[in-house]
Amino acid sequence: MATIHDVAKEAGVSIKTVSRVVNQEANVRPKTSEKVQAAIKSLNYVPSHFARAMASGQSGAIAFLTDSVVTSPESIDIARGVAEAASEQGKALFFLASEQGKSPFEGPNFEFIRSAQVDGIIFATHTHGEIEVPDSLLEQSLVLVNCFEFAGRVPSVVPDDRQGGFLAGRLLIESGHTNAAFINLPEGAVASTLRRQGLELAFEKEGLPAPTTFYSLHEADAGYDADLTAKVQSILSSENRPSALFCGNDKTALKVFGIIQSMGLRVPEDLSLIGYDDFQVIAELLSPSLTTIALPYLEMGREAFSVLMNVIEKSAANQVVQPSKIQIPGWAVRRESLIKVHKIGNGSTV
Amino acid sequence: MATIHDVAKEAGVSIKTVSRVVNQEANVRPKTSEKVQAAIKSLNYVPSHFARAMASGQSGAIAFLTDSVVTSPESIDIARGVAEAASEQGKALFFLASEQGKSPFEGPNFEFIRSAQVDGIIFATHTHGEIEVPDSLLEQSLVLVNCFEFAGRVPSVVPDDRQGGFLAGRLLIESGHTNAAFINLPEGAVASTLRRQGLELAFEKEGLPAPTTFYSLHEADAGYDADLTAKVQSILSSENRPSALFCGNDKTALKVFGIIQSMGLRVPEDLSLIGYDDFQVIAELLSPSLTTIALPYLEMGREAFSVLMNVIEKSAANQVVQPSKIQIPGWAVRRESLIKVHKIGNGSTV
DNA sequence: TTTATATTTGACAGCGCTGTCATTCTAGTA
DNA sequence: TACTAGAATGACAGCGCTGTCAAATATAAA
Repeated sequence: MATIHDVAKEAGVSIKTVSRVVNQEANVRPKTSEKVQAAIKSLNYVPSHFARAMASGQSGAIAFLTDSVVTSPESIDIARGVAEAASEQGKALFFLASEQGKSPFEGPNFEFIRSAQVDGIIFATHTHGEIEVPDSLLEQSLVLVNCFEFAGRVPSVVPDDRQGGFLAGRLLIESGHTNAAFINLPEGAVASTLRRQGLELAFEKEGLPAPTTFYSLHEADAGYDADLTAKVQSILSSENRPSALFCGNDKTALKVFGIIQSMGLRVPEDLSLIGYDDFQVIAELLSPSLTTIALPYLEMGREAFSVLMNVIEKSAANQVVQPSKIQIPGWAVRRESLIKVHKIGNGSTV
Repeated sequence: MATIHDVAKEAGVSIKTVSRVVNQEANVRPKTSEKVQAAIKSLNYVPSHFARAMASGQSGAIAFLTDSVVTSPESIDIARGVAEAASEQGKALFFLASEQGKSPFEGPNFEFIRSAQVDGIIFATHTHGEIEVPDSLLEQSLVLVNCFEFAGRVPSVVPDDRQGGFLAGRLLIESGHTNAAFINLPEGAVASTLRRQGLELAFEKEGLPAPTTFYSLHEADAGYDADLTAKVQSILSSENRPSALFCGNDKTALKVFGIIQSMGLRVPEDLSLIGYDDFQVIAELLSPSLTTIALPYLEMGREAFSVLMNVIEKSAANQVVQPSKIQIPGWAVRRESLIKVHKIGNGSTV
């Protein structure tokens, strides 16, 4: 590996001049710069990240920390967004997962962040919700993704679940499904509350009564399957059967789809189905393909990176950062599982 | 941030002694060690990764490079396996994805690997197959995962797809499905050939004629949907309709499931279905849940890491590494989509 | 006790770069 | 031509650690 000294010798200049050229600093004569560039090329020189980090005190790396596995299928795109943005900026990225059941802000993995002296940390959770950030972390440059701190001391980037719920509501209304049911995520979850609020707002704005909301259990809970089956069956065998089912996420929708099928009903002919997340593997491969609300994970990742860069810059300049909670809107993805209802004589089935 | 000097002063020893304690070197008196440990604790000292890397010439980091996105859903577990193993060994991990359509071994991301002077590289592909490794990389410590080099100059870790196909064959045979069809991955793919061979071997061993194999198009190809639908329909409407369908992967199985449904057939009552990959989101959420062959991604990741550590060690000691191709076996996961066929009077439906 | 040997500790250079500040060069002005 | 401000370049310290080797100290043997 060629070092800065080799390049300096080859170009007949001092190492400082090489450093200037590499870092595109001002006050280097074009001719000198050319000589150096040539030497760099001929020696195939790449500056050492570590030496730079040491000398400058900036590691040039940021850490991406998650609360569960490195990248759960649901949140891959957050990681991708961060990774893409980081790569464009020439920043290195450490991916770290905290151990199951433990605080993400301690343990060997977190020690590693400290030893690597990363310039900043992006922390993403699996589920949209509130978290607690230990005081000791407040000194670090930190941005939260898909989660937020109640005290609001840390900037965060979250999906706009209320807007997403509203979008789902619009989708239902526009297709004539004024009689729909909502099988929501477990009660208490942040996303659960917000999506319901958005959905209800859409109906309210049209002067329509809100769809009835049912809450599912958490997937990992005992009796999840049985409970969900019972709920769907009771909804669909009621005399005033809804013409559409809106599910709290795509995984639930896939499960519900199976239950619907086993009852001998067809989607979308007998019943329209909407999911939430736009979890591609499910939404695109299901037959019929699933209409759903896309979660802006990629955008959230990119935004988080950009916020973090801002925080790092500000704190390097010793300025105070005004923590913000940025909500990123999602969007509706129409697919085959939702059709117009032909009750009112407007018989098109789009 | 406390440095080694602070600790040395606090403990009243030289920095070298602190270094010895931190690195658990021999020849430190227990009493001295205790003093140092106490100082480390009281100052909350964590050694700087960068300084260590510079001084020792070992970065303590390895790079995980993939040919597509950082982590496609299919191969997350490879990354997880590597990450877990690395974390246990206190190694840092850089995750890098190469740009679409370009060689993974050049471009800015790869430059980064050079500048970070990683100790080794793990390269994983999306699809099991053969790749070309540029000569320039042969000097690096490199391990391939889910792919291999024809020349065999680089150690690799791959799934044992033939064994997996065999497992699927056994599953079919044991459940009495001697008349089955195989909707394989696109022709030419390594996994495609191996899985078919394994499947046929299982039947051959029992003196049974091999299932007929149909090849799907690649998912991204134009006409994928139509082609798959036509194939499944022709298979299922033939007079000698198979009692089971084995699909080249779980995503295909999900798609095929939809086609089966639309033909008015039920799984598993009318037709058993087997997938491949154990792609949890699909396999567990589908109703009925999908019987499938699990791909040992996690294990492959862990194994790759361990092989890489070995390679690094050997090459540091200037020993020659004998490149190996390690095949990791998968396993069958029985779920609801496969039932015993009750032709021979053995009417159990397990 | 003295001497030889093993164990423990420390001084110091140096990893490859950046930051600071001094020095040299260039061009413009009197 | 002489002088000066400003641009261009370089010398050198130091980032926090490890490795080498020398020094100090403890332990065993005589």
